[in-house]
Amino acid sequence: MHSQNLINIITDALPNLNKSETKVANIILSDPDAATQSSIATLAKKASVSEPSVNRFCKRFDAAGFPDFKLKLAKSLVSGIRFVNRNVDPNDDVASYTPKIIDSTINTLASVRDKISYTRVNQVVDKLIQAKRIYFFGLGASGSVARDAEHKFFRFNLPVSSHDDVLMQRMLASTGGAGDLFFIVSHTGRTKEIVEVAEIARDNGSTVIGLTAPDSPLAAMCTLAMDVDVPENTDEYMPMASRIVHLVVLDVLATGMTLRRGPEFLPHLEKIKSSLKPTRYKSDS
Amino acid sequence: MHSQNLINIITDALPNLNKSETKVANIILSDPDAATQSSIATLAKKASVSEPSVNRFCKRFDAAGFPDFKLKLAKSLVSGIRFVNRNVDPNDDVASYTPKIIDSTINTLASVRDKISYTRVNQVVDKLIQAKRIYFFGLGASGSVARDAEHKFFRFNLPVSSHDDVLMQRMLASTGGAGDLFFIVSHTGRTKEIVEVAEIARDNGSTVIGLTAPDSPLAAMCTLAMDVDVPENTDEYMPMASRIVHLVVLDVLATGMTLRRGPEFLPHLEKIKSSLKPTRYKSDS
DNA sequence: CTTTTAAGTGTAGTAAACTTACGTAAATTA
DNA sequence: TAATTTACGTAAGTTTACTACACTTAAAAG
Repeated sequence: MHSQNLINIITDALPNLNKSETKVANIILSDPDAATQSSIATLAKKASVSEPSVNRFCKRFDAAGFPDFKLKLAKSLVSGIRFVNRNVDPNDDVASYTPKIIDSTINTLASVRDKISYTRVNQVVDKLIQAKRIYFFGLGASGSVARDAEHKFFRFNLPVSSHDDVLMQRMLASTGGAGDLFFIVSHTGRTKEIVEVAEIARDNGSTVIGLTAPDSPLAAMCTLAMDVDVPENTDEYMPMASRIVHLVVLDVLATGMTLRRGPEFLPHLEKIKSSLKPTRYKSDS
Repeated sequence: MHSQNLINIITDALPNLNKSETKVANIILSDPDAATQSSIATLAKKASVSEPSVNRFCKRFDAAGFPDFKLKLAKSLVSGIRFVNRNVDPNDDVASYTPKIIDSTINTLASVRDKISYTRVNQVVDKLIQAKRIYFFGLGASGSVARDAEHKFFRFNLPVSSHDDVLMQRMLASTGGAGDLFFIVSHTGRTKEIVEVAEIARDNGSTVIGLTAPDSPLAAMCTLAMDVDVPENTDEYMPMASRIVHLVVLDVLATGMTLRRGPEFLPHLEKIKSSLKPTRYKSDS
């Protein structure tokens, strides 16, 4: 459970407070920011109560003492601002929409971090480790996610490919079988073509993993659904947060694979890394 | 200007600190949350320095004193941003590496949010608006970023394409001219091929924008460099944070363009959106 | 290489801030 | 109205943070 905003807690408790506590509460609520910066003496004076009254007030609201209370108050002031009004407004200028976009991406990632199922991640890593061959499928914006995944997973010394062409996807899905893993990326999980491809692959005995929305037709069709819940409203007209989330989940899966492979795998990564050196200008640092 | 996250400020300042300040910084960074709850004495003891050293440390970071510093630190800890000091460890299990990866991405985004130049964003949006044609170029992992950008920017009713083939890139760069915009994505900005392509394009009178590292050869070659500073260590063996940052910056630029186009542009976006409807299974909600 | 200057760091003392213990006043209940 | 609880403040005690100064180390100048 998320701890509620301290200011709301105080406001709610207002009717149940006694005289001096009410005075303290009013002063704090009238200017919470000032409260975080004043000493217990100044605050007591402003509220026309004694210092211990302020102290008792703090303890009543589950703080160790006055300094601790100020800390908690300061924290609740920040979180309030951040989450207010994070949608882009037609009148926004650069200085407004830039942080808004980034903040909304950050918030989405934070929510995924708190909701993602570790056991599911583990199960998917298991399947990836067992696979003899991996196909990454996606359409539209998910096509480039699939392509990125190919770039990431080819490093594991496995036959890997990515495809964003429906016909190609159907053909590959129908020729696959045990040992083949079809990793299908789709934000909505409701694109007919891609659900059909998943069905074909599954019917032919391949492993099908879907990086998609929970409870979607695609998720239902998969051997294992790596489902992530991404709030909708951000992607009103263009896919934004969903791609990012998918990419980060793929980072997590790739990391899981790397760790499962163990240290004897690092030289291989080093080899790939150094193979790129001759293509680069030397760094001046 | 967005007020910067205190933890990032400290991390950035780390190399410029003197001995005892470094000690204090390390203790704070190793467990910022604990720091907000300890007294100046406990912190000084933990860092093996004197109390005044801690105090001086606080003042160096624009705090009135230790309590004020703690307040600011506490504020930086909220808003979903968790600080990760450690990289993924070979012994980590799912429950450890999953949040680590996501948190490190979040932190990178937060630092970009605080450092990105709004004027630069505006300038790049200007160029994008003026362009008659846009080419997105990238190699390797940046190839899929370029591809994603194509998907995003085609919505502006502009001739847009993405290319990850060096020869194709060279040819297009040499045939381009005024009105053409080459948008080149490269994390390092030191890949020889891509710098050469930028040079060719510029010499032919095209506009060249680089989404790349500041002070890199590519940035130097551009008409305008949309430079973003992404900490290196995260991308030791695989590109992780950099791609994400590039995608989000492209989101910002696309948003900038959308807003600049004004409300008469929304029907066009709506048209694209509804064109996808017949390809989807109906949502049961 | 020495001298001078500056920067860095710690000690000790002081002031402020916070907490506790206790006593009195107000309010509630019998 | 007396008894009892709750509310509140005073004053003392304790912790915490800051300042002034001294020493130590490093850098710059001679």
